[in-house]
Amino acid sequence: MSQAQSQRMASMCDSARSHVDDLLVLLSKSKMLSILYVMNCDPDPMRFSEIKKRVDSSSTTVARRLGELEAHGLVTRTAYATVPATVEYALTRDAIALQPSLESMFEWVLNRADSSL
Amino acid sequence: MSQAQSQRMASMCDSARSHVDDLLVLLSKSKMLSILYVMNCDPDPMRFSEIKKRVDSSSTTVARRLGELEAHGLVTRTAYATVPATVEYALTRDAIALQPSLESMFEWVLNRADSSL
DNA sequence: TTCTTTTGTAACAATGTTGTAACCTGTTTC
DNA sequence: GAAACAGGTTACAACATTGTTACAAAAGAA
Repeated sequence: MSQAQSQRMASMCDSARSHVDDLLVLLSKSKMLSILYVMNCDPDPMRFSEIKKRVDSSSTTVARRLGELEAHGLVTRTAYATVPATVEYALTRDAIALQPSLESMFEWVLNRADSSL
Repeated sequence: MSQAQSQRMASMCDSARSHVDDLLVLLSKSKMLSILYVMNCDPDPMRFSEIKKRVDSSSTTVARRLGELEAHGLVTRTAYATVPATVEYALTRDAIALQPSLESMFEWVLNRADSSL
């Protein structure tokens, strides 16, 4: 049996799989975990430029990631008609439920990073 | 100040950052979380073909991911001189320390997947 | 009037990543 | 002798993703 065939068979098995995979693909995108982390660290809504500065990426990528998070209902976007523009992003309740996992994951990451210095 | 300049400034600030980023980049690679998850679910060492079947990806990608995990000390690879070949992968103690975070993260993922059906 | 600011978007070239097909090892079975 | 198995590797074309640059809008400051 070819690789292509076995893949088709495996993905037919359960339809819930694709939803899980969607989320894993989302979380695996570049800077995604970093964005969720910096937003988790500070409970207040965060401005675009602040997020961008903290995750250290291009506007394009940050905008793309925030758009994807919004599309998945993990952040809300609130624009204020100030000059210049002010836009705040906040985690939704759903995303906040992910906080403990992320926190302990980042703790693990930091521990590993420490011991490899 | 250009994007390139501000990026250089931000990355100069702390040298630990690059190690953290390395790990986040590793974890963000495709199928990486899935591999860690399936290996976490079953405490026994797991064969290459079993991992490949469970994460539903090509040999190439699975081999690449397992190689990267091994290079980072997160899995061990043990080859047995059977016919045909048998190779087992097991999580290291370090990777097992990540288990609780991953478990609750996957619980969150499954909950979200459920409610979006 | 022109500059500055924040928050993006669009186009695009460069770069990175993926799966596929072909191949390899080594031993046992047909 | 040829096929089959597990567990890969290699080359490569197709595809996906990234950052850069240019641009926009709106209003206050110089």
